[in-house]
Amino acid sequence: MEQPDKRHIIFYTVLELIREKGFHGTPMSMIAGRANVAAGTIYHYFESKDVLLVELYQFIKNQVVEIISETETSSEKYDEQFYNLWANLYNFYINNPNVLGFFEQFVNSPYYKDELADANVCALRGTLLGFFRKGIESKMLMPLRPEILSALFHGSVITMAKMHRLRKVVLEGEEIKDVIDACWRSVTHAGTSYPEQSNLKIKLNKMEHENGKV
Amino acid sequence: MEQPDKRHIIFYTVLELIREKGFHGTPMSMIAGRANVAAGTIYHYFESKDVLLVELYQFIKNQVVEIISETETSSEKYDEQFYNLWANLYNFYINNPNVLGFFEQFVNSPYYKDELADANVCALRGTLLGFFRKGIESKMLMPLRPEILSALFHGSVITMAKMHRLRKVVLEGEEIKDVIDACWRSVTHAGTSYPEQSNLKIKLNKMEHENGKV
DNA sequence: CCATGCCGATTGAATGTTCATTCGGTTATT
DNA sequence: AATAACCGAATGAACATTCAATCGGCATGG
Repeated sequence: MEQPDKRHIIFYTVLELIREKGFHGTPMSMIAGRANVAAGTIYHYFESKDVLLVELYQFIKNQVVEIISETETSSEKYDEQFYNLWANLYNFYINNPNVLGFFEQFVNSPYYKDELADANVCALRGTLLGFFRKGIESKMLMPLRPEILSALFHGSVITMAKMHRLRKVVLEGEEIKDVIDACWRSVTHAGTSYPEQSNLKIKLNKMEHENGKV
Repeated sequence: MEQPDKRHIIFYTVLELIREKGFHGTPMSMIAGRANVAAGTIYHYFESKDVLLVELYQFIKNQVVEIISETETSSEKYDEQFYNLWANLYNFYINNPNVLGFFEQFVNSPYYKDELADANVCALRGTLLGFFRKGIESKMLMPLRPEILSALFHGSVITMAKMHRLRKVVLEGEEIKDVIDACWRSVTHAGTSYPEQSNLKIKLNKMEHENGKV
């Protein structure tokens, strides 16, 4: 109830257009057209284009934080949490293919500077770092700085998701497990065992959609 | 002699501005100003802004191709080539911090569509794939699709370089070796040994610079 | 059950600004 | 002197944003 649906329609439209046309190349008029809304209406919901983009960024980022903390607070064994986290994030990016492109452009824009100090970013980083710190302390993971392990982990998710989006590498069947194995090997001591397949709980994480229109 | 220096000055200026201001947010007038050149002069060298950006992209991409094929055709042992490749690419991105941001924005722009079929991209992909195929055939690497190994490899370079640029993780001393070890573990069978430190030949890969100006 | 007034949502033409590009003229190079 | 490099004010198109006008639902009172 809080925010009418139109806000979200605009969000999804922007996401879509930015993937198609890039960060420039999507004027407000085009957003309005695609969202079946008058130009003025957008300004009823968002102060300016800048604000729209920043709020869209936060909207998505919160969903990522959600996924991480949900998976991270489950009570599974550490290695299972690790696998689930990888797979859940991967699925999120796969199922929301517009998100990665938007993120990359946002991060490289002037908007992002203000965001760096943002509380939620810290929450995100904090949660993930905590997860890896725990792994290091329990001698499960390599004794490297948690920032490094965290980067390797998230980097491999992002990379595989990007490959998927560009249709360069689409993981099939067992391959997704193979890749997570590789990621697990990279952050653990040689010889550490892999978790039982059967315990993994992987979610789809698709954002609700449909333009309201056809 | 072929292309006067001014072309390169413009290239580096654009690279710099795009990191600062983002892909939009850098008008031609600003490029001209920063490069100490009149607006019209840019059009003496480049047909349009679009062409300028595409040519800049190709200019940088060729340097990356250069690094890869140079390292790859050296006669070291496979594992040493692997380490050198990682380190050389990492150093290139570290020493040219404007490049990654530009790449990410370019790839997510409409310009990129035309580039996908480009011969050099195929050369790049081909070379790297060949390198991993070789590793798989010699049983050195895991029997996964070379595309996957290649993605994991390049992904970890890019991720660490990005972390460096954002000052989130700056690898110090032994850490760079630790990270390459991790990457090596991820693509090899458990128990495969690491190369001798002493044989590694790592280059700096800094693009020549200086604005011509202060 | 209708009439009236209220208010947020919505519209899209109009406005002013920013920007890529042009071009007539100037300077440097041969 | 001829050609190439360079300049920067002028041009016109594209764009973000504004705003006066309309819509539509809903509450009140007759």
